[in-house]
Amino acid sequence: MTTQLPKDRAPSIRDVARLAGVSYQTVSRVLNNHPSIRESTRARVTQVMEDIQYRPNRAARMLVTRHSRTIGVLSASSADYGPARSVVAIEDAARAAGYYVNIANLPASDQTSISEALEHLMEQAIEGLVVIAPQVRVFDVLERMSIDVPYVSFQPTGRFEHLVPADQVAGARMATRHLIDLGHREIIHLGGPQDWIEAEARMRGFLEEIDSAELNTNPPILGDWTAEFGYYAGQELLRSRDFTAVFAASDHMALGLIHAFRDAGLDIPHDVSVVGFDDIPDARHFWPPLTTIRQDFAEIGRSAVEVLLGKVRGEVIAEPGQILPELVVRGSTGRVPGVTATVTQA
Amino acid sequence: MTTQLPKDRAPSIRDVARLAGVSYQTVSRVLNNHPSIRESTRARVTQVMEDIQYRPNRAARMLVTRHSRTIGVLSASSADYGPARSVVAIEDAARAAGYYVNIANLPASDQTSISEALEHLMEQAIEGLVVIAPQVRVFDVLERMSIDVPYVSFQPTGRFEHLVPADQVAGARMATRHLIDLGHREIIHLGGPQDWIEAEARMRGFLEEIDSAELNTNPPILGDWTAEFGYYAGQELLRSRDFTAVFAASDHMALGLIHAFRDAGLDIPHDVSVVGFDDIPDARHFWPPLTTIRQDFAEIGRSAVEVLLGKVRGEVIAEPGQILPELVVRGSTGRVPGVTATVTQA
DNA sequence: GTCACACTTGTGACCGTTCACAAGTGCTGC
DNA sequence: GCAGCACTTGTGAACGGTCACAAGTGTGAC
Repeated sequence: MTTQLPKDRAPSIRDVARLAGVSYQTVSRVLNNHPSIRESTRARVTQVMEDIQYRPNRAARMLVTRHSRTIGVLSASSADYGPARSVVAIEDAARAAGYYVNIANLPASDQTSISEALEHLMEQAIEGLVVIAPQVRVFDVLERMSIDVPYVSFQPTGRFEHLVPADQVAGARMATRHLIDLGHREIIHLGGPQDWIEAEARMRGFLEEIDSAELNTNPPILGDWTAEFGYYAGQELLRSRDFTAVFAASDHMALGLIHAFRDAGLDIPHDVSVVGFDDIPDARHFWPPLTTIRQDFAEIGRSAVEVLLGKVRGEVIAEPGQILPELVVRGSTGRVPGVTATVTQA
Repeated sequence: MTTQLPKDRAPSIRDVARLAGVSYQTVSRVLNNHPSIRESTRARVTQVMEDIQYRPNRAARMLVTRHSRTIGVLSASSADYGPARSVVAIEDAARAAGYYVNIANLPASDQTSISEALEHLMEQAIEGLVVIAPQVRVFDVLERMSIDVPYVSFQPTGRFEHLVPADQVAGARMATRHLIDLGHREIIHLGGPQDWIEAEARMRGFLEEIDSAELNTNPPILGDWTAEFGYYAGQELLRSRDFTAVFAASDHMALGLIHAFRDAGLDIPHDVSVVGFDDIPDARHFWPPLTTIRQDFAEIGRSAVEVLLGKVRGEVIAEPGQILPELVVRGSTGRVPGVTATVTQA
């Protein structure tokens, strides 16, 4: 056979067709697993494809089908453990479902950054969007840019019916309840950044639980998730307030807090109890090992993809149940001296 | 004007042309910033594009130009701080350069996982590849699949001329030197997974420095980067060996080690000194604050993109200088009791 | 034998963009 | 007045797939 392959471009279905002695449409059918193809034909075509290392051209396919099989992820702080872990899970789940993932990070939370990132994703013709940086402003921009791809987020807001995988409020209530059960009465909340929906939810959970226990409500401090801020906040707290326990909205902030408290000569948990949130892998090796609320970030990511792809395909699926976080009691919390209380074990 | 837009498909360059009263080619020229376009024409076309929210179809463009403007990232452990931070930097840098990024995570390090991940990326028609999971096996698979896109990795290997951003060997030597300067003579290295090139480089640096100081060489322990393993290794070490210092190949492992040592009643750094590697943001808030080797993961990611895009564009650029890590001395290292030594300050 | 029908295969058009080439303008210089 | 040229614009074909439709097989029923 003198038929040979073009050397200046990748082989196409027409090349495969020629070598296999069939029409290009037959090759297309093999590619798409069309049912009515003679087994021998399929085998021959498949063989040729392997021989010449044929790879379908996604651009061509995309052009005609108008499906990119790509989902976008809009993410902030994705170097942090939680978001990073979720992103990995999203990629794995999407890949398993035959979808590609494109990520845009938010370098800042101003509207320009957000719309640039979204524009970048839209250029990719994404079919769905996971908002993993649930900043309130993102949704405004989404609406203003009249972006009409289906999307899911990690927290419910009044206006959006989109996904609610992890019940942040419940987690925050567990953490707070745990401290109350240990006899603490003056509890401070060190919250996350104000514009994060998750931060808001955790704060709300805290306030609800304090309320229902009819305790004194101390005004929360709003931080930025980092250990650095936790350290700073710890120093400030010691200067100005009376308290016996702190519920931090992230493990990192809890770590910084403990550092500040220890620098001031306080013993954890004897003098102050600290609860974190997330249960990052390091948390159990902190000193003292950190009591915290465990979130299954991987499961959250998987769930997000599942719901999103359902929407993309136009399926009517039941909203998934909320993923309940879990209280993990370790060494950073203890009873208030002189108070006998019932400790809730996880 | 009765010309109206099709409602079942997105507006195309021809729609824009019709509304602006020019040919589709003129619109294309506006899109590609062709120099010879009358300013008034350009303005008119641009206006129409905005009015009807025109977005170029990347698939069509890709099909004809044969450029995807997409780079791939093959990544392992990308929920860890270091890789995650680098990935974020890669995305930002690529986006700034007008490139899209596609990531494939390696769920495991067997050949099947690797080739599946690579296949996924190749389907996307990536123009370049960043290997952020520098496992030795990856390169074998790359060769065997006859993948001919340019790629960069984070570590040099004998066979590949590709990128060397961070000098892991030098970093490891600094860490080891620091311990030697403090008077330690029996130093153990807790290394990373054997098949990671980075782990190998850090171990090599350790051994070189021990050698040049003519100290007793203790066989390294090979772990998996995690705090969990560090904790386990710490327990094992205490059972079987004599040493006064440990150099761990990751901050996480260092954290676990310290936990194990403290559980055994040892004081850090009085009884044992520990050095980590990476300087994750939490490290300065560990107890004691961790002496470690700082790597600029963001810079490494940016540098990787810069070099890669240079290769993609066929430019002959000078190999970038190695990014030198930096010793950060904190509380987890101290002098060996009874020995007066010179402490190297960062 | 032939008709219906399922199974299998082939042909032309199209998706939205860029490329190669051609052609229309208007200005300058002689 | 017209050749020459730069500047600006337009026309046809292609990229590599899929879709809609048509047409060629072989089998069984009558």
